[in-house]
Amino acid sequence: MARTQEQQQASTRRIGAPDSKTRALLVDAAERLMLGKGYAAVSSRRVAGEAGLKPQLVHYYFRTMDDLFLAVLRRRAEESLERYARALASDRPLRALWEMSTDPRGAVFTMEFAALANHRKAIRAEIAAYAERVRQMQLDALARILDGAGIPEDDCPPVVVLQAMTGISQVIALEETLGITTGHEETRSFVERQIDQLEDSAAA
Amino acid sequence: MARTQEQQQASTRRIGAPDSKTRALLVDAAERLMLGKGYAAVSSRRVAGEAGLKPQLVHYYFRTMDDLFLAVLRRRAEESLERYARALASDRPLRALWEMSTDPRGAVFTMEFAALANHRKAIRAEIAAYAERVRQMQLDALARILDGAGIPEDDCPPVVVLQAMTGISQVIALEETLGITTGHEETRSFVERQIDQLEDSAAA
DNA sequence: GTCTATACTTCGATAGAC
DNA sequence: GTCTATCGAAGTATAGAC
Repeated sequence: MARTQEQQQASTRRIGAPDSKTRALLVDAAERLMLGKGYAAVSSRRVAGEAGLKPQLVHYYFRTMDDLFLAVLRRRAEESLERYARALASDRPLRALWEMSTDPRGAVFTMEFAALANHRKAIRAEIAAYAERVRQMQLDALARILDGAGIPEDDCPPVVVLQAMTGISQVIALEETLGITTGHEETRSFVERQIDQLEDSAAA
Repeated sequence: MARTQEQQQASTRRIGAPDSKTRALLVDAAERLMLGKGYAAVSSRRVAGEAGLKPQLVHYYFRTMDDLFLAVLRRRAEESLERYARALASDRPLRALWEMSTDPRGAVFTMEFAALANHRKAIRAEIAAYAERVRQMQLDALARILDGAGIPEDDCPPVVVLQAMTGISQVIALEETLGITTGHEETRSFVERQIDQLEDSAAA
């Protein structure tokens, strides 16, 4: 990878409009590549090829490749936040949350961005900020749900329940994409039974 | 990344001895780079630089870069299996298992290899095989422990407990390397309390 | 059994014409 | 807003000298 690691300011080069249609095409293409071939496959030439455009356009809309990654991340983060909000506002919020977090596509993204974040400061900061927002939103909802179901907080803290759900679903989703399957069926149905029990009792 | 995606056989090129000291140096260097800078930083030139050797040597010892990744993976997998075996044979097996799986270094490796595996068939197969071995080993031990503690299997299946422990620890470790911290303290101490309770009662 | 010389591809990024 | 032309660095991989 021949990519500049530390990027500073001060280039005078022109940059394309943020609401350009072409720009959106490039972000789409980058997202597809990332999902299908991994972040290392996201080069200016390949992105352009995938979008049916010339490679130099990538650098017209994004000063560096990191800027492109950030654009993909931000768009997905916005979408995700909205979807989580909708899920948590539904009449079976836990079930909806569980189903969203066991989606393998989401796991692939999480992993690619996590790997990227591991050695790219700007991306790490953005991911951390977004993750904390999601967590806080989930935590608020979960605390209400557990409280409504009459589950005592110090017996079973919402944050622990949340982290357990998140952890289990992430690992299942990740392992599934890697072809590891042992125990998934049992764990899935066990968790779903707990969730349904809780949400049935909450309905009463 | 200009790396050949699908690698076939049939090159007649000679390859260095598997027990060569130089070869081990290269694997060391690749491992360090992977941990510190991510898998995308593992190029023949950089590995060689890190090891203080010429880039061409990488291709003398490893036909392709994937072969180098596989060498790193195999070595680490062997080490890990041994460490897990020792942990599970100790007098506080659950505690030891938990501590091993919350190690952030392990999480970084898992993530890097998972991201790699996502679009490299050979690596995916190797990881899946290794993961299933680890899981089976852990499962055997855990089943014995839960049984010894008098916990009924259909109430709380060992495989579910294992997946919960794995998931929670992985997510904590991963998030910690990304700078996300919300809820970790509580979850950690909650899980550790459960483990200690269980292992105290097993001691009796 | 070990390393050097070398070929060729792809990378990110910029300047400037249209 | 887009494209042509182009740099220099870094990428994988092979053939052949020692």
